[in-house]
Amino acid sequence: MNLTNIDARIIPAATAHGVFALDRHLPAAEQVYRQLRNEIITCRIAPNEAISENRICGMFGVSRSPVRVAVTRLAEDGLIEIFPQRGTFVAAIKLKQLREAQFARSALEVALAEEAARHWTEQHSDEVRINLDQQVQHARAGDSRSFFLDNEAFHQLIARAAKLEGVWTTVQSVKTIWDRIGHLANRVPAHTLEIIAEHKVIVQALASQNPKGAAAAMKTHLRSVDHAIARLQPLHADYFVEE
Amino acid sequence: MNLTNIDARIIPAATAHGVFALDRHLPAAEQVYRQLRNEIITCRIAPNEAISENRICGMFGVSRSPVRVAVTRLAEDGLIEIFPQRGTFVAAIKLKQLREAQFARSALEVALAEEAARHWTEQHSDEVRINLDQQVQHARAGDSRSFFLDNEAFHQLIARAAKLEGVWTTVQSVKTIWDRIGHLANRVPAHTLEIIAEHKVIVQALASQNPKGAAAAMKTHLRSVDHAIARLQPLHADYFVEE
DNA sequence: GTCAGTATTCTAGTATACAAGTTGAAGGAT
DNA sequence: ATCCTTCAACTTGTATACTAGAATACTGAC
Repeated sequence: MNLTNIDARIIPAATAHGVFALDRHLPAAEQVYRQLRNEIITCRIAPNEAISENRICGMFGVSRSPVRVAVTRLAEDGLIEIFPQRGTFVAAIKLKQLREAQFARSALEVALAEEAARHWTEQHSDEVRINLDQQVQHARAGDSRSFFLDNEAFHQLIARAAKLEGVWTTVQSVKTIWDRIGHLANRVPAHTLEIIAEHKVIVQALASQNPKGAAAAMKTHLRSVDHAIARLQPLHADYFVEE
Repeated sequence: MNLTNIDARIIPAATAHGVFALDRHLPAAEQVYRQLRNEIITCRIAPNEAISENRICGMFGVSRSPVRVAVTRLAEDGLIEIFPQRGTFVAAIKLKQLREAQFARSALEVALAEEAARHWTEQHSDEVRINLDQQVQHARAGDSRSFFLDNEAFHQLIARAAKLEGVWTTVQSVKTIWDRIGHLANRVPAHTLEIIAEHKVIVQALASQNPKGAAAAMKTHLRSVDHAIARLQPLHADYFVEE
């Protein structure tokens, strides 16, 4: 993207939730979708909060057409719920859905780790080493946003090593619901260091091309996130519902 | 993509794909989506075929607004591809995507079968027995549409037995790409009887509450679908692309 | 004060009009 | 004949207007 003369294309919009700027050369719907999704996942727009399409129009300075596209997509992601003629609301975090997402993610990523070990090369080791370094760096700096991205890159790298990168997009859609509480959990430094330690165990198994070992390490790693819920749920009880 | 002979593929809606009647009391967008999705999955609208929003408007007798919602959803399902200011086309079946979907589906359903065996009850056995009877009945009658639904119900029942019914929706979205060729494959009677036999092996393991056995049986079952591609691909070579 | 009925004002769904961009063929110049 | 320019006919993206239904607040009767 050309960053030289963006100024003319930027349209600012002051809002209750912040200031959003849109690049008029890119599809508005896509940008609105990404922004809203980010706001919801990071809980800056809280669960159960009402969303008005017209208000969003004002926030971004666009008409309802692109806003509706974005809102429809978010509804399909399960992040918001639309009640015709009544209103649209940010979905609460459903505990049953969390369990199901956890199950699905574990099944997919354990299988990916197993397959990745079969195709692991020295080049993958090099790549993952750089990634792990960044994880440590960002964790120590308390940069939870960057750590989140590092974490994503780590798991995606494993999918790529398995020559099944497309499966990662499936994992992403499944774990969307987890990201909402993940952003909160990553604020705890002890937790991030724990995660990094588990990542290193996985890498060790991958590097020694041990499929079963990698699968087991991944299973352990993903099981530990369960504890995150147990810790967070009482802190934000109003965000969660059973079903 | 070759855009030079698009004109040859543009066919008046009324003669090519019929005119669809809509229930005006239900949301138009949802109905358009379901109809179009069905047409694409059953290959009545062939891969690479051009889709014009305006033409669809004519087919259903609605404006572009609900059509756009439907088209956008189909694009997210990966069934169609939108090229801004150029056109919208039914996506070709990507072999790499098929492999990835197969991997993901297998990982999910094997894990589901394993979990289902742990929670299997006599009532589940009763339900699945009725379902298997219908499979045999519809297979013998050559009713591929009903057999497809039976098959879906069978796998969904296993997810429900695992107390993880929500995971089934993930499986569904992943296997959408498979359904497109599945509808063709189910026309072969020998193939359906083979599938039923494999289903029975799975049920046996589930009924004896044998998690590892159920997982293995499911794995075998889902692996056999690979053969379906090998058989179908040469018959519809123009529907497939590597990536 | 209480309650029924009504009106206003929200909402999402749909229809229509316009804007921006691409394609491919027609037509003239070389 | 070949190349270049131009233009008309599409395409999707966006903006606006209108419809129908639901919730709420208000008004009037009792």
